[in-house]
Amino acid sequence: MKTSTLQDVARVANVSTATVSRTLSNPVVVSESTRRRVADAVKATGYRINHAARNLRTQRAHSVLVLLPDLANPFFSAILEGISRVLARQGYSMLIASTQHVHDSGERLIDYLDDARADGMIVLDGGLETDVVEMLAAASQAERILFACEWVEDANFPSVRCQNRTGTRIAVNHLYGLGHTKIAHITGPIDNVLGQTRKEAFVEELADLGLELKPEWIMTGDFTLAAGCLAAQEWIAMNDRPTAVFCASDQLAMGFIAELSRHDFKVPDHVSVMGFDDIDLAEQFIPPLTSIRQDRMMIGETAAKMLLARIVTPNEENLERATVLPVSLVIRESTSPP
Amino acid sequence: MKTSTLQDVARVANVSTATVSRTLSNPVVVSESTRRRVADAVKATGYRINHAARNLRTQRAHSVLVLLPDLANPFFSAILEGISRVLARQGYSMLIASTQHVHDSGERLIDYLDDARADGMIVLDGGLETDVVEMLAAASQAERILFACEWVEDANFPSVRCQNRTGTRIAVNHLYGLGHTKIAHITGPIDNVLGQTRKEAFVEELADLGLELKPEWIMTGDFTLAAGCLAAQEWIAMNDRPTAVFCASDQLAMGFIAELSRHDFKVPDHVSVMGFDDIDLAEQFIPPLTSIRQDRMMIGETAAKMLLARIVTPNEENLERATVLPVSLVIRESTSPP
DNA sequence: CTGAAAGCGCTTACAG
DNA sequence: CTGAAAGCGCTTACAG
Repeated sequence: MKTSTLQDVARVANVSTATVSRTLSNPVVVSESTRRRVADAVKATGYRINHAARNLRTQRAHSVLVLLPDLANPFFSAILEGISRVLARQGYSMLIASTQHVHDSGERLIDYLDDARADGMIVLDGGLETDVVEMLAAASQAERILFACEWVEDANFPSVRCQNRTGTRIAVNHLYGLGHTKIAHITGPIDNVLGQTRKEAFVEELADLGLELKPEWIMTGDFTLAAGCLAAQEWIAMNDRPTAVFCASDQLAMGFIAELSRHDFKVPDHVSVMGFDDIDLAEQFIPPLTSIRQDRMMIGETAAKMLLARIVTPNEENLERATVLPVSLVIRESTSPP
Repeated sequence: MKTSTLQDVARVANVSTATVSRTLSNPVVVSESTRRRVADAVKATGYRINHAARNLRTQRAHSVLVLLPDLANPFFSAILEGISRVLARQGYSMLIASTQHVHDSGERLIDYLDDARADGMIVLDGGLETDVVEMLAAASQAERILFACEWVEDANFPSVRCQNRTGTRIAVNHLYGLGHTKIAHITGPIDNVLGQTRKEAFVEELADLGLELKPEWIMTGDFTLAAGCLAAQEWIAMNDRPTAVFCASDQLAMGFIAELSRHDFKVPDHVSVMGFDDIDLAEQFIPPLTSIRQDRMMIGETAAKMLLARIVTPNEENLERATVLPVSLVIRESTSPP
């Protein structure tokens, strides 16, 4: 059973293909009776529009590419969910690829756009190599590239992110408010904008509060569980141990706590620990993790909406370039007075 | 700067569009010198093939839809990574949607295929409603629908899965081998094939070993952390507590352990606990979780390869219908002798 | 080995 | 309000 085409519908309804097309995409310009006849014919034939044909004709792919650094990172799932909802509502499909992947295979990112495979892309990886970023920025399609969560410092792409500085300051103040004065930080990757931003904000806030900050209290990590474990070993080896640790990600905090526990240190009894992101698991961790919550679903939805606006009405000058979404403090059991 | 077309390349190379097309897709049939001229022209014009046009002409979308029950479940990430790799290597894109989504929006799954939006789909959700399954099975495109991880009992779709029964038996024997004779099970969702299969295998294996199984030792769960917490409360309330618990998923095991810990029960001192799946976090959990490892990346790769084989050579009778991938026991610290 | 020509299934000025 | 016709950018028998 072959799928039927506009032609088939037109034949059955006894109208032209133009009329069928109009009835489907812009019914108000068609007379009531014709509309009804076409509707019947569509039902009778089981007609489904052919996306490839429409895409070719309209010069639009009706899909958006989402680029992740790593598909296996659970941090992104809620963001994808948010993106997916908004896109689906507008009849757009969501394509997924990993930046790692694209890099390995030598494929150029911009090809997705030049290719007519996607109308725009949402990049969740601020760590693209410089030459890749330059190529994207120079492309005629650059307006259709949007960064979410992470971003690229020197480029002018539209972006969505959370309050990284504010979140960090809230975290430090939570620990300070509990009575901690020796506060350490496990950073994200040093070459990552989020890692950098949160670290800078951390250093500034400690200075603002007039707190001491020994160099060894800044431990370099990379957002992973493994890095948290290593940092725990550093902490254990310190002569003057901080009583609280602010981690640049929840995974880092979990790794840190896990390793401490193996060495019989208790959280928060021996040290208060908090994370950033408030991923799903934070609540179920032992102990449940105090964290800075980002609304990841909303980040995804906002990113998708901003991008679609640019696709639908290109060259509009009054489109938003950057949106910063609020974070909030979620207090659980991994932090306590010293 | 408009992207150039085959026409442009043909003009520059002084050949017909047919020749350019052939040079690109099947170079061996073109003479050496022509090939060189075309290659130069492609470089000069910066030509990129237009996927929409090729898709329309070849009646193929060059993309595959992956359907998840829930984008936010970290269990799926490695599977997606595996699928994505294989697809990218063959020039296919990966579309993602959630079954929940599709259901809510009233969209029919089969539309993706009828639509020319995708050439096939990989379904990671065995819990589709009966009428949806029937619609899929009846479709002319049914051969291009493949289930992975989960499957539908009464339908004849090709599928990829892990050794669920064997894995369960290995788990029970690991606990039995440690000396446990009172072994409980927290099940997956009762209406889920994996939950059912693992539960049945559990019951059978206990019978084979001649072990007692009190009805209350089968606790109904649903793969989530929350269900694990609830089961922990059941366990705590029991008069005759099992000394070991086999959980149908790692998340279940983590929730179980987390709740026990809140009530000052230690794992494995008071009870041995093991999971199924060996998700990334199992290794970092406190205590590190003994589990049955599924190679999720390989499940994804295998699924993608099987599906592509069906897309490329339809109607082949000798294509594999089902593949069962091996599991293995990973012993960590959540299990010990009673 | 190469080219002329048809056609994939739509949409959209244009004319009436 | 409706239809005839062109055309989006490719691929592929067919003929030479």
